[in-house]
Amino acid sequence: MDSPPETGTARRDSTAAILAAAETVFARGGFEGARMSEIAAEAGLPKANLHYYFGTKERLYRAVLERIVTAWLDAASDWIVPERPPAEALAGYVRAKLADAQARPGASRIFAAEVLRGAPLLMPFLQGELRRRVQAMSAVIEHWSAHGLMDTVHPAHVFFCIWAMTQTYADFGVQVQAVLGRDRLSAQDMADAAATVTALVLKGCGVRAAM
Amino acid sequence: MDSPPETGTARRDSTAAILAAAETVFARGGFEGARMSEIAAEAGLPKANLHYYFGTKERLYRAVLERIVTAWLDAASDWIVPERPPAEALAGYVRAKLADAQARPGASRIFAAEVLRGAPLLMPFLQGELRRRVQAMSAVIEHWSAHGLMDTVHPAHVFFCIWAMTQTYADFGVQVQAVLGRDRLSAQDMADAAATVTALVLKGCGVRAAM
DNA sequence: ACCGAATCTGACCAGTCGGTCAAGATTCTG
DNA sequence: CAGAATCTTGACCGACTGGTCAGATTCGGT
Repeated sequence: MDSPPETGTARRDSTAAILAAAETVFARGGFEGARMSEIAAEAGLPKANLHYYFGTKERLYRAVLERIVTAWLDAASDWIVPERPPAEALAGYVRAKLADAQARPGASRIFAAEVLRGAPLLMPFLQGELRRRVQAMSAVIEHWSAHGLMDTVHPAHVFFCIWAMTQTYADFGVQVQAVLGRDRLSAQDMADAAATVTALVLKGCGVRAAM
Repeated sequence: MDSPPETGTARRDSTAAILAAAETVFARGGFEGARMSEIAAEAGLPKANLHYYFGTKERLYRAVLERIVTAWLDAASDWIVPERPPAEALAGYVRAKLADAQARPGASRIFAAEVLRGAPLLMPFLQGELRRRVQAMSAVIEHWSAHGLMDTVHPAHVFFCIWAMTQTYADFGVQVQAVLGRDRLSAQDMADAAATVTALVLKGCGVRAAM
């Protein structure tokens, strides 16, 4: 994944506008569902401009994905450190993930759609960086378990479950709305969601209440 | 959603073959990512044949969706009945959902992709039948809580979480594989997954162990 | 002010896709 | 077995999409 060479400010402005528009458009319909002309319209630029900066639709899509993944790695995962009591750490992690899902639902959906396709472009990331992060966080979980601060669990699966639950409120938001009979999720709904997910994780892992 | 009129056996054979092929092809790439020619090749029939039976791509897609949704409603949800002890009921429900996700990952992915798109075709189902089912199951949960058999929870959110966790093993299977460093999920992996999800749900909801 | 590089853009193109159609093959029915 | 109804199919088509390109415009340095 390579970004175009750095130069003038016009380049930065245009690429930023294009990337933002692309994220919006790719968020509904994924790669195949998006139209270059639609992205161009969303960005308020002629279509040829997108090709000037990104060459092909796939390169633009890769750039959007890279941006999402980078933003993701920068956040959240440093809640899981051995010094912190697990109740605080896990609750914080869940809250951070849930907040992220709310703040950038489009990003979450693009990621989800890509994994659904079989993650042809994300494989290196999943098998590399993400795997290493999970291994590191798993070691912390095992440390807590060994010190009797929580039950013995399958750490990786706990993370899969946390991701699944938190992302469901972004990716499947419409389903949640429809089933609850809302036209949009209220703050109370999201508070209930946070309470439920946190409870399942903390009590589910037998985390001792902080003293 | 209407199916073609019932007549000869050729019709039944062809439509069955087409529906099966369509489920396979729609499972990767969703509606937009699928090509009618690809479905035809998968079914071993000329493309014009698909149009003879289903008219348009969208009608074929609707037929596939309807089939998935129907199969879904027929299964699983009758675990959640007040007579059963919650430990057994919830564990059974989780196991059934997980087994379904394993048995027909394609169906799960198609549903997920559709909801990701904003569920334009599933809205009536989500707001109607599914909502009613969730309300009924929520009443059972509340009944159990009121009788001190489990904690007081937000029932609907518990179901969202269960769905999220169980479906993640179908929809995000490649992510799970990649992070675990497997080339496919072993029976042991799935057993660990089941144990983790079940533990989170049962302990997370404070379900009393059956006596 | 000047010039080369960078940026922008409308017009255009070739390939692909969903869908059509008319003619032939097969099956059903009286 | 005749003829109607159903089914099958290759060839074809218009619309749309990603991508190209040459010329116009703007920008940055001197």
